[in-house]
Amino acid sequence: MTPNPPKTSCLTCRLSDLCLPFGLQIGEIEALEIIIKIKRPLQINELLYSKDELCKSLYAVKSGSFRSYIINSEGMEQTIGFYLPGELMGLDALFQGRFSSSVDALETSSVCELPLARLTELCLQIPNLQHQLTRILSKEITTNHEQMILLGQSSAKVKVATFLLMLSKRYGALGYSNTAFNLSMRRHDIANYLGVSHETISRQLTVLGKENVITVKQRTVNIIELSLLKSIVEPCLTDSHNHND
Amino acid sequence: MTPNPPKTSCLTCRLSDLCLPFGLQIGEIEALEIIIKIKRPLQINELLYSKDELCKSLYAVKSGSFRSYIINSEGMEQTIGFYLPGELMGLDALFQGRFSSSVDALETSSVCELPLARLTELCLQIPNLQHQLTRILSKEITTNHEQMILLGQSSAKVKVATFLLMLSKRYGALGYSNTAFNLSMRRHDIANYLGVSHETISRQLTVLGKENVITVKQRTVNIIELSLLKSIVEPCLTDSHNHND
DNA sequence: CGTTGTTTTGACACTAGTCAATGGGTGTGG
DNA sequence: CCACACCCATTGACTAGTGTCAAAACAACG
Repeated sequence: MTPNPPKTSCLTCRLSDLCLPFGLQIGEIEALEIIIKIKRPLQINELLYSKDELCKSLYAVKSGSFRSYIINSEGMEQTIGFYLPGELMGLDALFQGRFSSSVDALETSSVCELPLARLTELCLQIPNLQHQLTRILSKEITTNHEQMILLGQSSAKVKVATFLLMLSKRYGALGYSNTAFNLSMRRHDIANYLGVSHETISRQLTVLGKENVITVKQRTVNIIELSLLKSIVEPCLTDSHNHND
Repeated sequence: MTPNPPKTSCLTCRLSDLCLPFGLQIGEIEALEIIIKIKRPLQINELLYSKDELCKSLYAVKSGSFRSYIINSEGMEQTIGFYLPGELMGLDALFQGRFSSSVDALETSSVCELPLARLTELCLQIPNLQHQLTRILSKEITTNHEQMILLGQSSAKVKVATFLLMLSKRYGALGYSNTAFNLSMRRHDIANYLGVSHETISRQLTVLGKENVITVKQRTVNIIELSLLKSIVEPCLTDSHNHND
């Protein structure tokens, strides 16, 4: 159609500071972007990959958002995480060579596909790339630890507040508003992710609304007072220096 | 003292199939073990490293066991994980270069210290080593995901049963008994790790005892019927091969 | 043998899950 | 373009499972 078909370029991608190219030299990024395959956008609910499938590629979110989940022994979906632009999906497959969770699109979304064989090869040639991949893996572990503590030690209210703050932070880092955004996932998915029932998510969002911390209308969230949200999450660090952050 | 001071050798270490050397050629293992530093054993409660400390080395458990934890904003310890022989500690530090949790010894224990600078260097020369490190990182992510689901979706009883099964499996893989072992951690640590109160751990262990699934006397655990324990964890896969229930 | 830390047990309170009913949105097909 | 169906979200009523508090038993240690 267009005379210049959209070409993937990490150099011009505004996500590159968050994504795999972070810290690479220009020449190294050029080598990386050669191996990236273009995939057609995925529609809502469309599967990117499913658990136990052979992992031939990793995927970076280019636009939209994704959800990873597994089906438990009772046949219920268990949401493991959400992915926003710039984030790498499929890292859990590097262990066995097969995906250990499924991923689907929460909205119309696109990805950069990184064929694993070529990526591995490139990592051998570009130590910086290997290093960045290792850092991303390590970061995921740290993030998981935080999530584990949230799941185990926090009340429903703190879980919901933390979830909103996490989205706020991630959207902010992407250059979007950190106080107004749409939830691309259902209450059910959030509930699953936070280890509570979807009714509890509804109720806690209502509570936060009544306390004038946020406004919620369907999937639209507005954070009225970020510092209030933070004080819910960290009751002990409250108030003193929460003017801006 | 001894004419031949104890020399670290991955080649003769019975853990090497579980540890970093897994999958390496003999020559590669020899290169790896040269960089390993010997540390004196740690006593119970002794700190291996603490959160925010600069990470100069990774550590593999040689004997004994360790606990990783952080202190939350209320000043409470939050246990993140337990480490048994052959397992690698400090992987969460590869992201920022600083440890994101603290680790202490649960009993008299020893470690193999892997200086990070030399390890990184070696990874460049030995692709297999890099690959194995990546696999271990990825495995940790998968394990964390399972833990997240356990924390979020399971009852106290399932949590405790899963915890015992997990220990059983890990001890079994080490060549120890998978039905009789000592808990090196306090109830409090288990509780923290599973996101319940320590009283709940006590109660659930008592329940499992009364149901003749296990016997517990202080830190000593005996699993009477592994299949019973499994049927608690996976209620839907139950029955077919569980004769008594 | 007292001190201290750990574990167990009981009583009670409360958070959050379950069940059920209702309302709002979106999409499809007549 | 409306009616219907379906999915999603909200709200209420009730309750089971756990947390909290308190006390006592037990073990480890000096």
